[in-house]
Amino acid sequence: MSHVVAQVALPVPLHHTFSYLVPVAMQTQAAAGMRVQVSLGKRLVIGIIVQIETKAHLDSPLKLLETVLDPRPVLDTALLQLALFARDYYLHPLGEILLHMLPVALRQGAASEPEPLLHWRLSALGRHIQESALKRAPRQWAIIQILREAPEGLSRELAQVWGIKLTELKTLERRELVNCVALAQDQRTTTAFPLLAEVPLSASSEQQQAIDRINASSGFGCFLLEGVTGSGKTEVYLQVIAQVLERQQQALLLVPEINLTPQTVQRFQHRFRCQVVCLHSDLSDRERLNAWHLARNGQAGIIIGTRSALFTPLKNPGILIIDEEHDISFKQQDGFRYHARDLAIVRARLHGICIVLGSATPSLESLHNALAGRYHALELKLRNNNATLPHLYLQDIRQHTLEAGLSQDSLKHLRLHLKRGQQVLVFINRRGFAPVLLCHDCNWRAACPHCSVFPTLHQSAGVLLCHHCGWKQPVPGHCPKCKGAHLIPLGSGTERLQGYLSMHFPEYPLWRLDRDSVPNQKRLHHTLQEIHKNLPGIILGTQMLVKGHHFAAVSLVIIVDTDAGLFSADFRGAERCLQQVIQVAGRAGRAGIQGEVILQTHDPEHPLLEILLKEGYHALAMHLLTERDALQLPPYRHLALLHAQASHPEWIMEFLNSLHVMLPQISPFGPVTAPIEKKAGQYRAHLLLQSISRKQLHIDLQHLPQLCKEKSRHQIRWWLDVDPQDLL
DNA sequence: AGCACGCCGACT
DNA sequence: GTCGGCGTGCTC
Repeated sequence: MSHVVAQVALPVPLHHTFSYLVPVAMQTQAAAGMRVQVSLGKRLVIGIIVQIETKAHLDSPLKLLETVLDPRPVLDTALLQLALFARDYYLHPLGEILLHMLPVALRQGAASEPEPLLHWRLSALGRHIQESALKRAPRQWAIIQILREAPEGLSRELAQVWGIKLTELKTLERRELVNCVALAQDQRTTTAFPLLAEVPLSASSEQQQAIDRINASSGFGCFLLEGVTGSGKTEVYLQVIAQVLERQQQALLLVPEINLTPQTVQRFQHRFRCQVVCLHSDLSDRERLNAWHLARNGQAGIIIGTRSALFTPLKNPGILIIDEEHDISFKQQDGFRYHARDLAIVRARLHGICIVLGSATPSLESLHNALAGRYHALELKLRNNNATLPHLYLQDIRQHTLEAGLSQDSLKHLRLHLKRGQQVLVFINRRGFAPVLLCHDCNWRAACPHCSVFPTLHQSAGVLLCHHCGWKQPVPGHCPKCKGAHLIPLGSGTERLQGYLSMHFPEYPLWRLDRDSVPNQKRLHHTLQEIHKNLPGIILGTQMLVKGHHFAAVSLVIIVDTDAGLFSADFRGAERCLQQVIQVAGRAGRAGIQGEVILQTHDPEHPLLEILLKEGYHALAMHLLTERDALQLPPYRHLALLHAQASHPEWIMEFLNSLHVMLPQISPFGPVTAPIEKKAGQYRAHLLLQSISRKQLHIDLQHLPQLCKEKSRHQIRWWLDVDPQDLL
């Protein structure tokens, strides 16, 4: 007598699976990758079968599976394998990973097969029946007349449009006046021939070389496509995807959240006669599920989405593309802290297909992998349409009077470009009016009561707002400490610059783009439409405008506070800052205008700025790599960060210290308080774990969740971040 | 994560 | 005498 046992992963933060007995009636159906409903404690939960095994003996009595929810697995072998990899790599509970991979509707138990399309059409009887026979049923007669106009029949949705209720159709069905036919969901791939809906742009020789090399690869391969802004990376993607679609395969394209604009999607839709499915953050659960069906059943040829779209099932995977691969939005910053780019590479390997990582400013990790020969390097050095790269100028602002953060020189150039009828982009990575409110008399500074940071002054809203926890307070009229009336805003953000610039250039429009002035997607599109009329004016904003947007009429970019990022506490600060400079600069001079970029800085002799200006990003990246090597930092060291937070700082230090002494191999430094020591009332600290060998790091990390569980007491919350994006 | 059990302070 | 606070422990 043997037992069939299912290993089920459940959405609980536990690092093991649960065993349930498979009832005989379900034994032919149940398989790995299917959702099941089981009882856990006192509640019913949905989990995923990870494995089915046959056991001769049971060590302990097991509960039975309640229901198998799927006729076929919702997670195919490759996605299951990917989840197992992610579990071991990120040390995150498997159940949470697996359920994270499914659209919300499926997590909550929605049907995993699209409902067959039900059509109601007239039967022979219904076609010929006379009004007189339905004298006492005028409603039925009315419906029959509607159906006579629709020989194809009516779907449920169409019937609704006509104001026909389902029960009314059922009544007619009982009277055999109409038939209900189930049309199978269209299983054809919707790729039509000829495939191309427009003539591709003619590829430059650089582009053609990249396209050819990618197309020539078979099986798994990873390409790093390093192309300066405006060099036509998207055209390379399009032409490579054409080949994939020709083979009846699908392409999955991941982009940073902010890049997923209708224009991006349209570019793909216009090129091919195939269904393009788009997964962005403000889809409803229903729409998400629909996209999931289209991808899984092979109807969608191209799937474009942000981070989580990585887990979209593909019937015939052909290629994965990660656009702007350096972008940090690919790393999930809470819960299951995966990096979509890194997992995409694993997924491509599992499918045996190729993956392209594209960027104008590749991450040091990817460049390192390319140098080591693990990735194939492809380069696009020339801009399209003979456009030249913008000139970058450093502007020494030492001893210059700044007004709202701008130097007189910047102002002069600004005026010049506006007079020429061009647009100017002013970039400042700080929203609000001023980052600090200071008492001129006694040096008191407004502080957030829950966090160890200064709240930002938002003058038009009349509040001090903490950007870390959302705390706000009306701006005080005088200093609460000395009662002095001289409260002065220190430094400047977008709001202050807006006031200043609109005062100086009242005759030109000023478009401000930051989280406070652009409350929603609709408003953003409206503002962008105004900008794209290409009339002279000033575009002012934060990193919101760095990515994805093309501003054809911009001829001058002013970066107000270049230094802020350069001297950030984090080891990736410089890399990020300089990537941002390149990305912002890339907005200028696209339409045959020579673009100019002014970098305001207090440190014009900064060696990194010098390299960037003289030799460009690639050379800079090479320099940063040697620095990282010398400082024993990624990608030459592998890092993980153990975070802890609690309402009492002693608790977390004691907790982290006890782990520090237990992990001599990978924990050289001991715990440190986080740079923002207190956030939303919780004290935060972390322990840096590192090793020169990825393998060694992971061997030691495997025990960590168990150890943490044993050592954590009180209200200590802890989590592990493998390959952290920042050490803050 | 839920959801129980369990042992101490202010209420009908 | 109970209602309910959230500290601790378990879930196949």
